[in-house]
Amino acid sequence: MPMPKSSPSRTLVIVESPAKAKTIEKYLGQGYAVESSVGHIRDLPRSAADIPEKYKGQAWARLGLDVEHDFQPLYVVSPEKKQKVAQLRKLAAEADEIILATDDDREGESIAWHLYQELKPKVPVKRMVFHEITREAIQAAIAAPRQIDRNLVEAQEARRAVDRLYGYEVSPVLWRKVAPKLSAGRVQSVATRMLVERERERMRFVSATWWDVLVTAQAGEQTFPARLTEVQGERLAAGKDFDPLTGGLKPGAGVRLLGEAEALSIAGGLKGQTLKVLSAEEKPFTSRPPAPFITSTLQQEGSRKLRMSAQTTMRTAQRLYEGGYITYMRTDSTNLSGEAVNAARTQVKDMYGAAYLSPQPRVYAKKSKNAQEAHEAIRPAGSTFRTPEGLRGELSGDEWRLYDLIWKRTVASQMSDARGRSLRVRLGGQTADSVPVVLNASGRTIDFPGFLRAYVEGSDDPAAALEDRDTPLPPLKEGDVVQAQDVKAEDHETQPPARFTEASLVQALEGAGIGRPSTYASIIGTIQDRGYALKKGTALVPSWTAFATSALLEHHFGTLVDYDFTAKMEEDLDEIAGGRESRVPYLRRFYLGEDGQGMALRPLVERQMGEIDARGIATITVPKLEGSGIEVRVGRYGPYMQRGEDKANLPEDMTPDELTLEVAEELFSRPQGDRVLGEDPESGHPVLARAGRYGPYVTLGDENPPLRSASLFPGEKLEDLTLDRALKLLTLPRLVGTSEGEEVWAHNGKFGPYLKRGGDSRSLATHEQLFTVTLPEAEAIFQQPKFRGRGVAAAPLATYEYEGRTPILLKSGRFGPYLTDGEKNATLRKGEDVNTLDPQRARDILEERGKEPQKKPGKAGAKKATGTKAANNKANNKAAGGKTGTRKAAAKPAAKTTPARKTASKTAKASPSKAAPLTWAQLKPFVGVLSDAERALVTATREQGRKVEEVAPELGLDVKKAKGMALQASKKLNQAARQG
DNA sequence: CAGTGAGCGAGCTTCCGCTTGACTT
Repeated sequence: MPMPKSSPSRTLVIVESPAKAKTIEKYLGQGYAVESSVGHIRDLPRSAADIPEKYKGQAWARLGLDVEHDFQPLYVVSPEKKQKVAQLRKLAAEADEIILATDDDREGESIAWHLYQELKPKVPVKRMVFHEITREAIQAAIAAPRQIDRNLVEAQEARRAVDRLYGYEVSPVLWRKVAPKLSAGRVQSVATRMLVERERERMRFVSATWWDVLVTAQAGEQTFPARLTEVQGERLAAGKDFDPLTGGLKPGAGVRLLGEAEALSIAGGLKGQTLKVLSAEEKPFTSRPPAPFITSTLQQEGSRKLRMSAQTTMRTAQRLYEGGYITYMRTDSTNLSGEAVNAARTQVKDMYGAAYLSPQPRVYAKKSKNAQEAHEAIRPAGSTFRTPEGLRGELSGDEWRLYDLIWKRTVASQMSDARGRSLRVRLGGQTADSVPVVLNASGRTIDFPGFLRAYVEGSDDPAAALEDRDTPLPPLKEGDVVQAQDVKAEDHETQPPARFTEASLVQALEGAGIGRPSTYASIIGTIQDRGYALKKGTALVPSWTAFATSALLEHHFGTLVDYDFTAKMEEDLDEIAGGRESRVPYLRRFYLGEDGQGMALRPLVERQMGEIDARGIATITVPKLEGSGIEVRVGRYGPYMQRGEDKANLPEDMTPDELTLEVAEELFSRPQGDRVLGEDPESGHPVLARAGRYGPYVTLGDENPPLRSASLFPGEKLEDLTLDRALKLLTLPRLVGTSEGEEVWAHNGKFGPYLKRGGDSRSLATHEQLFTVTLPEAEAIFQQPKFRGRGVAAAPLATYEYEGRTPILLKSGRFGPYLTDGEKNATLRKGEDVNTLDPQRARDILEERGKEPQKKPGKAGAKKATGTKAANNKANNKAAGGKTGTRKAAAKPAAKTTPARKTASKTAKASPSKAAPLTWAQLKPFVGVLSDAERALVTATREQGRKVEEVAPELGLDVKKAKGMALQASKKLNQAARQG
């Protein structure tokens, strides 16, 4: 047993953030060591590389949850956290007691539990929580420890599981039906949908114009603006009276629409007229200061007032937090600690005087849905706030401006209400030719600014900001007269709903209880990274891909993109946290959907994989093109339009709402919407750069089909293609010469450059050789056997030699660099750099992964080895074991081995999809894996030999859809049959 | 969305939340 350390008892306290650890250590002093976990330390494996070898063969491993056994999560310490965990483990071993002091919310509880699991402490462990980092709060927390709340942890695990299952099950549907590498998730898919729905409104929007008259009225020395609102007793139409879908007046609006001529005539007739005050109403108002900052409001104001992106705001706030200038910046609580309230109130009194202090300390209620309130509001740190002025030299520009904002908002929150009066005046009169009119004027007077001295909240709407301004009216009363001094007719246009900005999207998400303070900024990053949105100025504009993705999710996974999906999930999680419901049944309902209950995600995904018509989903409804026969579709090379045979690409920078019928016609009228590079000097035909199904290419002539066409070489871009280069490409295929009585041509083909002589062909090593290869060179290449003439590319990049082992070669292949020893292959994964490989590492990689391919056929039927299976295994032994395997096989009686090996090597060599097709008799026993519709379709086509076109209507299916379904069903069947 | 000749090592993409550096340009 090790001797006890000479120091007295030692308690290890673990919190989440290093900056917090530093502060707390100061308050705790002797006997306490405070460390941080730096967030979560374990998680479900992110991808195959993170899955422990032991679980790799499991069907559920890709999800990281054993969905067949109570959704048992597979937790792994992420590589970047390994060091952290080792350090904590060491400190834990040296401590006499451990206190887990992570945040008091679902995630914090979970972090504490993971720490407990991972550190496996042998000393007493306590859990403590505090909501403010003040000496008193921490000492109180130390005095009242508790245990880890397993129910809360279960709720977190349920949340984690739902997010994983949603993300990892639905994303693959998008890869298959829309485009690879897309993603779906509980938060991002709703965020994207919000952008798309707003954009759809904009696309449907029809703008309208109306006129009114602005009068500058004079009352004594003062002038003020008044606007025409009634003519001949009828109210004039304004923005709200128009239907955004038609641009016409809403039915039953009962208003008068003023045209230009009439407005000008009234304006002319009003000049110099006398107007009488019909009524003058004055209403007092008070307004209260906004609540102290939480993450979302900080991001909003950072954007409105400082023009900072959500990310910049957070990065700057992080620096302020780490420097000890502000409290924690990721919070959803508007609560201020007692210390903060005192500090704010003292400062108000000192700087603005007692009159500006709110009589009672203000307490702000919980602001957002699903708030967890583990921290305070964002405020200046400490028990006395440092003034912005005092920090001028100490902080950088952005830091100072953000601190100033936080300071003002915090101080203002303890100041008195602003008081003032709003005034509304109605003026009556008539034009020179006796048309009776009424005008309105309104103004606001601030009598006592209160908190406005320190802080005015920003607005996203410039018009609203103007209205809010302090606009005084002269003191008018009923019966007074004023003069219409200056008169102007004005036209107005209705505006479509504004696009979301980062700030307003965060606000909308928060309003729906979606996302957390720590993720608001990254949500915006995610939807941009996936190509769902791009920024135009401050606006977030959804892409065509976003339209396709959102449509797919709305039509086929509607529940998942409901705005209240998260809200419902939160309710369930609360039940779990409260111990009234359990994680496993909840997840069962969500994922498996037993007894027809719940979301039933897995069956739904399986069904939709077969049923969703990819082409239909890629076709986007554009309201303004309806009835025109034009379809917009997202293709492999971006969005394009189609009308009959005609196609036209949509410019990359065109946003969906910019596509009107006129624009579409204009794009169609351009020759194929492609770029004309110039004219071929020899033939006089135009030369075009185009983007085709098989990539970028150039054509000679703009008709269809063109006179000639040629693909660009890899790496060449359409944008920087010149006429000279295009003409050179169009010289292909090139006649190299005549050899053995046949012409030798150099072609640029589907698989790259190659030479063709009669029926024979050879690949070329580089594209440039197409222009340079000479006849003797070509003849030499034809002398080489086929498929070995890949030139330099075929040589290994490196060779690693070993004693007692065949050398390992590093080769460059279609899928990038890979290792091979002639029997096993292993593609290098990302993170495995060619330059850092050494013989040791190369062997490790190959031995670890080279085995994998043999596992697949073996695992499905491991228990019952049928004849085919047994044969398979033998073949595998041979492939995997090299010499050993051969010896084993040879030991078997030859008569048995030979036929078995023949079949086996055939199956083993080809991948499942390439293997010889199975007969209907072989497939039929497996129709149970199909849905009803699929089964009906397959039976009709394969058993009765009928055509899909014929069967589809009977099943109530679209022909296109049915074809897709048939294909899918056949895949499923084959897969099921091969797996036994 | 153009249309030309074969045959090869697959393996991975993706979620949401909690936290900061360690990297390069």
